[in-house]
Amino acid sequence: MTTETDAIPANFIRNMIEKDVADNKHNKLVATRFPPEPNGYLHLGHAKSICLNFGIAEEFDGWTNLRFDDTNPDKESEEYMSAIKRDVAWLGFTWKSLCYASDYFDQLYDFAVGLVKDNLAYVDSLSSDEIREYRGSLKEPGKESPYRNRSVEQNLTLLNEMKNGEHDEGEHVLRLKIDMASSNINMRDPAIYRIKKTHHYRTGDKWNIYPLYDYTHCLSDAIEGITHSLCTLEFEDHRPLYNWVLEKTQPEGRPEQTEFGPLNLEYTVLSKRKLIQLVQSGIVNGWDDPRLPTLAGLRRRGYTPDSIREFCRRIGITKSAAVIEMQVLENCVRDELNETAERRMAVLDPVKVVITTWPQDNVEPLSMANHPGNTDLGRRTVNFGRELYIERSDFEEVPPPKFKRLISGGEVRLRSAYVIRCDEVIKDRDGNITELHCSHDPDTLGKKPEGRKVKGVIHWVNAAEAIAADVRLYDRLFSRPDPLAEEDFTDAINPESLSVHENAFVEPSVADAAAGTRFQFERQGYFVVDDDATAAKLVMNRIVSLKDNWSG
RNA sequence: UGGGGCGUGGCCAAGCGGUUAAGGCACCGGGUUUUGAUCCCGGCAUUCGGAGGUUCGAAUCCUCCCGCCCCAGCCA
Repeated sequence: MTTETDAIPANFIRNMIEKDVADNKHNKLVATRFPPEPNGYLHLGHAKSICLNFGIAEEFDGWTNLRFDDTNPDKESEEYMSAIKRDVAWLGFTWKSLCYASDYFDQLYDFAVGLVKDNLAYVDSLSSDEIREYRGSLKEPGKESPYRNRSVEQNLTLLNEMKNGEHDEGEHVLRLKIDMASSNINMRDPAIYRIKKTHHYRTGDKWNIYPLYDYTHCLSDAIEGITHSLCTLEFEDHRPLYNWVLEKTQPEGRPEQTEFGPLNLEYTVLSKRKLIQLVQSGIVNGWDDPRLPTLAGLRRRGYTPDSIREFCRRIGITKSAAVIEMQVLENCVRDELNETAERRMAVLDPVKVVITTWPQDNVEPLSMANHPGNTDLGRRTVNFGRELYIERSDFEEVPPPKFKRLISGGEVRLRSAYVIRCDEVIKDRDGNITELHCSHDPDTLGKKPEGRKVKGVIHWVNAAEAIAADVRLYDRLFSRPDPLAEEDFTDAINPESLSVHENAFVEPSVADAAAGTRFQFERQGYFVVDDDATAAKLVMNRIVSLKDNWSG
């Protein structure tokens, strides 16, 4: 089924691939890869890349590999790797092969030996500080290392010794012999292997040298038969190097790199380094904190995979530095959940209402639709009784203009139930409202009241059967749209990003919903049963509020 | 006069020499509504960073200018 909203909007990469296929390039194959380093959890920025890579391959009947770019054992782990696999699968994509750059270490090494033999690579013994000095600056050319003209034999011997662990970290590095005067700094004899004696989570202690990104990535793409290597803009300057390595090592069938703009979202940060900082400093509660833009966090928050894919569809793919407003994301879940989430009533900040006209032990079962528009979602029964809870904010003694909820002496509709009138406000000695005494109009169930208009409708729960719940409300993690503009971005943390309503009540039908079940609490928003919920205590997260067009 | 990119309404974004310059988000009306939600209907760029030029015709081609982003890890 393809509707207008399912259609993938045009973008320059899709146009390019469409043309490639039409031109019979790569034999009409579209093979992509999503290549994260397992050094953190996936976030919305990765979702954009995942949707692009998997989506475009799917559209042209190609395939996509999930490849772990695991060439830096200092930062990588099994935990991150499994989290990444789970998140990609959760988003709804299926990879053709699960690949690891570390699986190519032997081949990569062989290619390196070949480059040395072709006099296109050499072992440099300058220190890292010296290499930086020799590299020159953005405006000045670099100069050649005194080790640049070692013989092939010497280089071969040294490289072999590096591999065998005969040298310490930092002593040598294998460099490509390109052009120290290049205006592109990436071409000034980039290092492709460094000595590192760290234990690798997959290859263990087998290697004493590890290949670097620029050398590894293009070759991994070529080894896997990738046709279109899509990455973010910051790698644009690396493309000449990507192509150089492939030209020197791959006779044919070379993949091509194309860059697109990374995702930026207001009021949050999308960089693994920053997210790691938030997690490790304890500013948030782990990688799946519902305030985080990580896929694990969004999942726990209650976002659906479809809503995230829809978000990626709506934001598009370009090369401009886009900063997306949060409402775009929020609107995606709302659109979906409005269709799919069953309605329930919940009172977050309760105040007791006593229906003085209702007999003490009278219980009346009321049938309510689970969805206002979709009868397939069925109905449920909620019992009406003498004592109820309503939202404290739904009553005002001194109502603001246009207030259409309950006021002293005024009437309001209890959703799917009766119209009530507030007759008396009971307060404690501090003046806090403790109870509202109301009378109901028995002739208003399922029908409009006679001879007058009641403008407001408010939600309620029956005190006799309400279930207590902790309801967690989330706000944006940062209080400014561009937290990175702050000297220290953590200074921009919103201190009120989480607020918990510990005395909330929900209607009984919510009680046995499994973790992950989503509801719309009428008039409030969409909520999900949190993983912390137990038989003894229900815990719910607000995914997103309802739109509120009331300017009062 | 280091190199590489980008500039279409508040935020995204289609557009690829001839269209009344798509669409979404946001916003502003108005209607329906037992959710101030949803839904519906209407509004929202005489103009595409600026100035010149080419052309019968320019957001689309050329020139210059302006603004913004990225790059000097033995990170990815």
